[in-house]
Amino acid sequence: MPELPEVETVRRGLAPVMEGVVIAQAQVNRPDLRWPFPESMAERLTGKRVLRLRRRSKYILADLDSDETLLIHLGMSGRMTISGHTVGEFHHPHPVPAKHDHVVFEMDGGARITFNDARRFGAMDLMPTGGEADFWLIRDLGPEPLGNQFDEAYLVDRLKGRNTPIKSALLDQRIVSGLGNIYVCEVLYRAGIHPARKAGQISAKRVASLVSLVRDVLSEAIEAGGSSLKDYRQADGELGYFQHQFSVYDQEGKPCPTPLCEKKITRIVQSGRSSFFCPQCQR
DNA sequence: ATGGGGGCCTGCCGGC
DNA sequence: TGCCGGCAGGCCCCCA
Repeated sequence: MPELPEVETVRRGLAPVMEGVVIAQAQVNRPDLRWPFPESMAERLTGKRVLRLRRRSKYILADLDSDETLLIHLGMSGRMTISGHTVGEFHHPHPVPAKHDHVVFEMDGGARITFNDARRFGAMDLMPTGGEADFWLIRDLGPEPLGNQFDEAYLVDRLKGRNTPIKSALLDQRIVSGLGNIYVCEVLYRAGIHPARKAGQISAKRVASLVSLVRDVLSEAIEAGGSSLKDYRQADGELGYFQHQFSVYDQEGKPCPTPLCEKKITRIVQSGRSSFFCPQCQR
């Protein structure tokens, strides 16, 4: 269920135990997640050094010293857990293997990284390092919402004339990549825009305002994830899931947090997915 | 090209 | 206690 901030938090949590470290053994417990794993994936990972961990949209990219890059997508229920390492005074022991532990990396030095994904909407694949422009999983992704290419002129242009609801447009990873259901709801609340409003019908000024609101919402969530990483010495080593207070997401029936607003947060369904918003503040 | 809906999986929670 | 419907933070694919 991870959106960009959760994926970035996972990446930051994994980096200290993966970057510069050799994968002593990759254990692959089934042939596929959402798609079949690439041929001989375990062999292509075992013995390779992870040079760098990067992120593109909701993908974690691990550049290997074999000129291949491992792509990891967490889907809806994918989780990464680190064990066998020490943070400060706290040692994370290896847990007993769990149902849905599909891929396990034993790192040189004793750390273990476990990928668990009950619903199996996640994915792993290998591409040639540097192949972002061609690789099928990521070639059509729009700009990073925190990057320079995502600016007001760009978004105004992309939404111009679009008849789709703004909710759907912001979820469309080809327009901007990294937002999911939660943060789109939060952004639209801050922008005062009703999720069902047609994208092309919103004034350029209001569309432009979405750019900085997207940046704010994602940056704040990444920051919250960063502080959660600091204390996870008492947690179970699972990365990326942190308590977060949302203004509207999953707040159906609760009072709108806007001062002086008396309305309650409403839930509607758009293309099969819940949208939460304030019917007073969002038009 | 664009917009909408179905489907993929499993787990959990609330209601009866 | 058990069963059932509804729901879940993603995204590809197909259809009109």
